[in-house]
Amino acid sequence: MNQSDDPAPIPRKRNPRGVTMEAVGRMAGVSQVTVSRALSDPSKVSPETMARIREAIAVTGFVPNALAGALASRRSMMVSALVPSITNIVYATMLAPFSDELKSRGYQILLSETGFDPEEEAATVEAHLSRRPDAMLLTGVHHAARTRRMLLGADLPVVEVWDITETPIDLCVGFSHAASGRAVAEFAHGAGYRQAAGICAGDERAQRRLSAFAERFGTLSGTDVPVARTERGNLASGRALLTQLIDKRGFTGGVVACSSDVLAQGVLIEAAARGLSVPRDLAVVGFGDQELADAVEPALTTVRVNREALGRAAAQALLTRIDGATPSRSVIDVGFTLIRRASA
Amino acid sequence: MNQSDDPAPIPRKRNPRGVTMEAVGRMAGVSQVTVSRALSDPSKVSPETMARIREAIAVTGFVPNALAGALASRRSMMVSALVPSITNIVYATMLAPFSDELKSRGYQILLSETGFDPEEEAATVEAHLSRRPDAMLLTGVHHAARTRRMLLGADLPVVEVWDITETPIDLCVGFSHAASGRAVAEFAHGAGYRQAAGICAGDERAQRRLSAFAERFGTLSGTDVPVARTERGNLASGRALLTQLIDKRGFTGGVVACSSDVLAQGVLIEAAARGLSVPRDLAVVGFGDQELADAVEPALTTVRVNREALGRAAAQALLTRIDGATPSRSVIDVGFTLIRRASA
DNA sequence: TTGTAAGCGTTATCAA
DNA sequence: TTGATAACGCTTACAA
Repeated sequence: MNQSDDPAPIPRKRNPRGVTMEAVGRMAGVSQVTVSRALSDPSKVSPETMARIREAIAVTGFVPNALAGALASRRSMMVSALVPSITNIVYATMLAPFSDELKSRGYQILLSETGFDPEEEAATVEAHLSRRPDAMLLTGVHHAARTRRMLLGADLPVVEVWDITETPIDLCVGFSHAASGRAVAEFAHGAGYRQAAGICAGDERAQRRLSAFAERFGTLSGTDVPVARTERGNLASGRALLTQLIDKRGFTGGVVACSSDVLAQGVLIEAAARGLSVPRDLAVVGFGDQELADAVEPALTTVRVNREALGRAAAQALLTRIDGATPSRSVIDVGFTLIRRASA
Repeated sequence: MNQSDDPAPIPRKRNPRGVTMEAVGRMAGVSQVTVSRALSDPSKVSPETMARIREAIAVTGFVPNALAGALASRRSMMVSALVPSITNIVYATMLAPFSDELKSRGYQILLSETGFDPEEEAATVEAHLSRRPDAMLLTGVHHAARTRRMLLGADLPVVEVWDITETPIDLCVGFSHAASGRAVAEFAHGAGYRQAAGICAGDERAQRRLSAFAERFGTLSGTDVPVARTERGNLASGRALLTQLIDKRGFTGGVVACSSDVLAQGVLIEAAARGLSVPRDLAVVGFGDQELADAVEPALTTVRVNREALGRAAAQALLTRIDGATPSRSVIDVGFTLIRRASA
């Protein structure tokens, strides 16, 4: 049995770059597993060993490969979050506490925009699932059949937010958009307004709010409630739609319900430009209670949704499921509050 | 050599769940590699085989494990993006085209907020590096020494955006904040204003813009330029700071330069509430040319930065480096444009 | 066109 | 307290 008989295969690394636990261990005089243990649970390693490993890590600049870790442990420590739009402050503000809560438990957020299209959402869900997140947040409760199927098959904690349903994929934290629209109608009618109109952005939930408003107000007042629509929910659209209501649709005053505070602010600006006094000539109600609502002139009457609490509750519900427990409730209605200020 | 002599070890899966290429292959009557090839390059597989594999994938609902793929190929197909704040529309709007451009090449974005703290940024960079992104975007050009060290050690394409430097870590796409501040000063002085004040949010780049404005305007006019500061760059702060300038710091009129359009809009609101006419009693200049700039009353004079182009250029620079090529320039100044509207 | 074998860099299991 | 060894589910040679 000499060397030529049994030539030991020379294992050759494909890529010598990249510091590994193997290298750190060599430098610290321990095996690769010990390095792994040192990082995951220092109490399982002797203090002296720990010190040498720390030293080696500092010297080499070792950064553990979380991909390998995730593959081996079947826990990626990532939570994916799918929202219609990152630039929409409404989603961004609930994401911040959601993310904070999860970060404090060591999770990172894999964030994607889905637009408002269920098919795009399905594609994004698939892309995210391929990265094996430990949980997933979806915005809204209406999804492509394929999305539901993939999610049920993947068998991971899922929370649907910003809307409510009795039949969530898994968990749900949100509120009823129709109820909020009706609440605005009842408030406005109760405040004495007898004419109303609506201004509505393109997304489906906004439309549900405004339809409910229009229907309820119509019932209460016995009048017709025109609703002007736009794709983009920005200031300029708010201005343009008020113009449209007044100049083209014969709206002569009363209350204008808007599907967002930004649209409402556009209405305020256009009203001022036309010399209309708010709320005397025209009352305005927004939605969202964004920061601006309290700062505009006159201050905006609006519907507040506690987005902070919503994001946090969604994170906590997922964490409970990740920990293998069953949340006390799988559907949480965070509700909404009508905030009366000067504009209506 | 019978069975009892050499008992074949019974390999036991740790977790029988989760469809793998192995399982798909078994169902389609091919080996695991063939499934891999079918997915990465269908032309290398016979049409009949392809059909059977597709069928098996559909039946099983197989979703490839990108973690395993990344580990084996050393390409994660993820690009990480670090911005100070997701809720800040300025960063969000450059992220959208950045993300689009990369998505079209199959990359996903791993997004994190870093706040405005270099140490928090360093921690986030480390967390991201552990996921082995193929490239990274950082906001700003001032980073902790540790951040630079990690990034240079990781040897990946890095682009720093939204500011400019002669000595980038790798690539840089941005503009000079000081130059934009000076440009506003020169415009305002040239337009005939002889008194000025500044309103400035807490972040370092905003301060650089306003300092440059104050210094330049001071030099041109020979007057002192008071600058009011706030942590939060929202509407309410804009209103409060105008109040502060007028009531406490003796500002009697002229031009007010603001570090963002939102602050400027707050100034417009407060001015209107005080019965001041803009630009007659008070001229206002914003920064950013956000959507609202064109929709407020009066329309806002502001500094436009082509955030869309910036995000796209950053993505393209990274893609060039990922492809192993050398970008023609490692520093790209996208500049800025002063947009004159009615407010100044 | 397909398959075999050897990694990728960790964690989990079991033994020492 | 430590280490050897076998996964984890892919991709990349290389061979057939």
